[in-house]
Amino acid sequence: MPRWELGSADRLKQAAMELFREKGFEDTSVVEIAARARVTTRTFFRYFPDKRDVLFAESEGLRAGLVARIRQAEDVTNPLHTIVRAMTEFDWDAMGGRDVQRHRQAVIAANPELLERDLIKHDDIAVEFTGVLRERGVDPDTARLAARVGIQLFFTAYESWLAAPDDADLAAITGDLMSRLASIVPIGA
Amino acid sequence: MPRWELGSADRLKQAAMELFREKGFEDTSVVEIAARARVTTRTFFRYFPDKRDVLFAESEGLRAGLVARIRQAEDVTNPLHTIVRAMTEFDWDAMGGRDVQRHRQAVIAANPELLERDLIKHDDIAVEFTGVLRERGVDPDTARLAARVGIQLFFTAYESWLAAPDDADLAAITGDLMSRLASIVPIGA
DNA sequence: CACATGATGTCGCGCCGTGACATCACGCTA
DNA sequence: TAGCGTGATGTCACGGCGCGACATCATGTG
Repeated sequence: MPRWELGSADRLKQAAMELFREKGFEDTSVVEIAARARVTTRTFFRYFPDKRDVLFAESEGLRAGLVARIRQAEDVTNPLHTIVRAMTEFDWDAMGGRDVQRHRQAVIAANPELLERDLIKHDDIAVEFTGVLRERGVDPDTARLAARVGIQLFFTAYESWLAAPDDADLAAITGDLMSRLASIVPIGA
Repeated sequence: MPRWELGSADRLKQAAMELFREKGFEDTSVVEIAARARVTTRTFFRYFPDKRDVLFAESEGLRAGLVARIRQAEDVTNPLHTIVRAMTEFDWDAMGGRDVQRHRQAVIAANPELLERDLIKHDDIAVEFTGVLRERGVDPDTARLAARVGIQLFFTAYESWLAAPDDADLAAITGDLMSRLASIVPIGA
């Protein structure tokens, strides 16, 4: 029998998610989260750098996975296409299931502090994408633009996908947005 | 003679900027900022909701100004063009001068906490743009995409503009990025 | 059986941000 | 001129966040 229960990090994540949904992010203290997970406050901060980050524990793996896809993509002659394709083909259903993602998204959207963290995580991904594209020979300015626009386009699609019924097709949504983008990018300019 | 010096907010802003540049954002406490501005800590929080926001005091005016431009734009048949054009024509030199903006940008870029705040301010602008475009009859999904992509494109250009010599032309840079975007948006898809 | 390991607890601290109340120069009005 | 309201600031107390330092103790390893 171990001296303590196993899986403190998982219990903390679950406790935090529950409390954030029950009483909101601001009205939940780290002390409460830790108590529900049956550990001390200090232990919380050993697993997560701050209160917000408990909702973003998987983001490093996500970023690494996406970057690997870009790095291994067959061709990057059209970097925007490469990025959106790589992100679309990612196995999002492995991120805890649709409803888990919906709940997480709802909590984030309801709290500016969490939204800030979400945005910078996306920005981190964009920065890494930019670097990989440049390594693969894409013009620096084009790489940065493609990374940023690609991320915006994809996560816009991702939101719609989460909001849609379970049988919605993510690829179809990204494809639709790509068409819309093509229709509003000034062709002649 | 007033009981206190006038312009506490301005003194706080300047003191904060000085200290952030001298010793960094994290190593500067609100107590120090307030002391240099010759007020108490409590007064700091009467002018700014939190420590980060002291660098974003002008952002509300910026957002309002940009939104007004979108609202008054002659035509929105190409929302992406409308947005980028409106932002490009904004009087950025009125925001305190190039060097002030460069210093501000440098401080923000050096601190993730400030970058988070910067990103959510951009996001706020995107949300408002989306609303205005929809009011003006743009399809909801297209409006959101155009707002987000337009903001990314413009601020990417803005960064380059700040990094460039003083005689650089912002419109030329945004135009260049628009061309690059046109070249990587899959035409046939 | 002794010891290193590693996760957790305990304690103290500085900083952030806020509510409540006090202070007091200024301007207005009788 | 005396009085009064206003508004910016100060003062105080407090809860929450996040971290450094050290103690505790089950496990497993020799």
